[in-house]
Amino acid sequence: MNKKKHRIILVEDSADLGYLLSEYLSMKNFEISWFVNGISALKNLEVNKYDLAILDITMPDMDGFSLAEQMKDRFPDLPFLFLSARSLKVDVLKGFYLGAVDYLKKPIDEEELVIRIENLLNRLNSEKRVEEDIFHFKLGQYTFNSLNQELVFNDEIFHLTTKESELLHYLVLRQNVLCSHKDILIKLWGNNDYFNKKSLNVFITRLRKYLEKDVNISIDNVHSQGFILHLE
Amino acid sequence: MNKKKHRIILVEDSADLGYLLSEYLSMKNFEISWFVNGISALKNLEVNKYDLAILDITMPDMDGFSLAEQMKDRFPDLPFLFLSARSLKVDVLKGFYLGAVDYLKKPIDEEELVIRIENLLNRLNSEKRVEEDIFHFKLGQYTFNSLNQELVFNDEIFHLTTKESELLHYLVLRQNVLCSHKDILIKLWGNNDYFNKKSLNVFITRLRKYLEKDVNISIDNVHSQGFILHLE
DNA sequence: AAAAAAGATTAATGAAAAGTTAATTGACTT
DNA sequence: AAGTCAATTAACTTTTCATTAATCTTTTTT
Repeated sequence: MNKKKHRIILVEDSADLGYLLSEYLSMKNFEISWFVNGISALKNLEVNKYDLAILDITMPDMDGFSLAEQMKDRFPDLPFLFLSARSLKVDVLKGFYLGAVDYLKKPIDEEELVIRIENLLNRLNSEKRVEEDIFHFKLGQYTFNSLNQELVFNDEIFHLTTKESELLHYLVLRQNVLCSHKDILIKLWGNNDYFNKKSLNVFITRLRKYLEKDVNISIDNVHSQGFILHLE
Repeated sequence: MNKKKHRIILVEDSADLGYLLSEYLSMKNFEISWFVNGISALKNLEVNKYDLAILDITMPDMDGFSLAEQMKDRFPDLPFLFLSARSLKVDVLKGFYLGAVDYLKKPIDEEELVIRIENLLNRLNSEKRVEEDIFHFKLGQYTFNSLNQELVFNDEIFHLTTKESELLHYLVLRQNVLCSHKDILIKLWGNNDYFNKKSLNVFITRLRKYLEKDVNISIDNVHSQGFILHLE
């Protein structure tokens, strides 16, 4: 029983990023069509069906916002997300105002993009709504802003260090899934040796300390394997 | 040599506010015509020329947004700004999205309104285009006019240097969002090197000094990442 | 049940980053 | 040529934070 591939339309004018993303996403078992401008994308949407659109915001001729508007008119059921180098509040707001399901800041982390896409498609299928946008994660009674590196519990605000934030972000994206030492260390430290593993332990302890106020959150160790961020 | 008065059309259904504003603005040497609904305003626009329209958003019959749309169709050169008691982000966005040049929250501070109108008309006359349409900011108890490079606290006025103003402008547009050194330096200094980063630090110190009178404003550092202008 | 391995926790360290004030440079005016 | 003002550089202090170390606890293996 092989699952049907999800079909994604990517509109990105940069050849580098467009090529990179389409390669990576097809490797990750998505069926991906890449267009370099809004006109050709719209034309293609007339004849093909997609599950998700990924739109770059800054493009010549037609920018991602205008494209999204036209898409909304003609293909109201197609969810879309934006890619953008700009993090202006007005841009982000405008994005969500237009009905975007997500807004990712460049540079794009391909692995994170895949996780988000998968979450999104799951969520859209199951109608489950989670409070989540670019930087904001709902973490039990906490909210975690990965961009500002802030973890908030009620009116208490914890300013996380970069490593703390990166680690929490990594775990949150993969909540309730075992994350091996090895993968964490390679992704966040660049290599997987004895001393970095010791360092990781220290950071796990710190995160546990931050998160202890909500008993429904725990970071559990799987002996000689790695860690799981458990929710509920 | 007496300057020609600027003509303003005000559409405001509330008798109190309408009267107050038209009195105050004529006192300030504007020629002002006040209408209590969109229909009569549109009718009048057929026969009279104006430099600026001020539209209330919440009005019976025709709200400010619809009025603005019709005005845009028929008198595309007439700049308009909105007044609104509602400060919902979507409203503000919608306003700018429709092409508004400004968006003022009620209760209206008449003095601020005049400053904004004058700035607007100056700007429109001189064809000077700024990066963003938003150049006048309420910053806690301060107001910041990025065009004039003036930061005002009560009756105290700080004349900012160009760099100070640019930096504050950059941060204000991205308030409560982490701005990386790199992005700031590339945008404002043109390149990202050790010495410019030192320079940035000096400017951050200066801005903090200016802003210290309002405890709800802070420019916070995120170690080895950048700065966040926090409000509230 | 003892030994070994893995993990947890707290504290110490030291290099890099940030903060601050003052001095210097450079462009422009008078 | 002296003066002014803004931006940059310098000199110095303070803070931050990833790492390392030291010690204790839990789990696994023998």
